[in-house]
Amino acid sequence: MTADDNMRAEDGIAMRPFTESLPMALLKAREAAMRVFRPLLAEHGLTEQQWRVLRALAAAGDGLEVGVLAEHTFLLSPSLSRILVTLEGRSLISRTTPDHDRRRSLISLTPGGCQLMARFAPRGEAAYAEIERQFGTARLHRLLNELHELAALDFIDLSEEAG
Amino acid sequence: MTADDNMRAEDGIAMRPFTESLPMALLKAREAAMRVFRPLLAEHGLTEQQWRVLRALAAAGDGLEVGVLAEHTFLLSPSLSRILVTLEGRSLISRTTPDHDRRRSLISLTPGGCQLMARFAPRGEAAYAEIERQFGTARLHRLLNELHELAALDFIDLSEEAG
DNA sequence: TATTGTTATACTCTATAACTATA
DNA sequence: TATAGTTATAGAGTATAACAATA
Repeated sequence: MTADDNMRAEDGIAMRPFTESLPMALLKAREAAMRVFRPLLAEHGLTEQQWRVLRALAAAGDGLEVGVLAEHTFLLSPSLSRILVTLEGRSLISRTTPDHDRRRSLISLTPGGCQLMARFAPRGEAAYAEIERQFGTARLHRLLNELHELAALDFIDLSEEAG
Repeated sequence: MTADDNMRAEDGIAMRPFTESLPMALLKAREAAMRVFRPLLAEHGLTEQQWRVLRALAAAGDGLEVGVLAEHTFLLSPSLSRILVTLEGRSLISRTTPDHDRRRSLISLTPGGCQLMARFAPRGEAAYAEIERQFGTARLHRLLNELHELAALDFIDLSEEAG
């Protein structure tokens, strides 16, 4: 008889409660925050990922290279490539190829893309105002700061081959 | 000439910087945390969503109804249904139908599922230990608490039809 | 009739590899 | 040869609606 023959979940596994799991807490908080923004995205027929691309471009002001855009939005290049095709088809973004390196591609918002973002901005800010009203402005800023610092940590590799 | 004819992102859109966006900060922090766990999932050939299901079941101890499981894991029922088929095929979960209401279905970890979770647990805890070492134990607990409170807020509906 | 869960369908994203074109 | 980005392909999740079984 091996060790696990009669294992039952009720016997307890040495693991913290589900709700105290950091990834779950982050996901849950994100779902709560996104519930405020998702209806706005739906109105514009944009997915979360498409929105992240437009949002990154709006924040950058100047155009961004595809690789940089991928890093900023946490999208893989193949996903980003197709999203760019979609957004270009909707005339929300445009591409230019710098002369000094014709492999690269600079992505920018078109006037239409800017207009969409500008039209979104007031209600996006209203959503933030509501979050700040309920959660507290200073408290939200402290939370954002903690999240940035957590994200900046460089965790060791715990995978099999790494021991 | 309409207002947006010459809109350019460089002119600035009244919107907070991308990195100060709450959903992005939460996503970024989650990506950082998941970088620790993802290699462990890959070893077991599990997706994040499949893992959330197993994790919720392990934490629950007792079996969970499909609807409750969907809420706990932030999965829609059609997604969860297919995931359950997959996990059942791998003999990691099993179903029982309570006699008092034969529409319902109780999902539990099988011994094999328990074994997988138990085998994962030590390194999962090691990953947490590393996060706590770098970020601080008390600080992490404060962060988790803030995330729970943020998630518990009930934000107003800012969509078009709601005004 | 309402509820629990599954199935159907179309779309999107993920992930890895192979590829094109520049450098 | 190496790099930037795209295309190919397979798989998985998302989202809405329709459905079957049961209450």
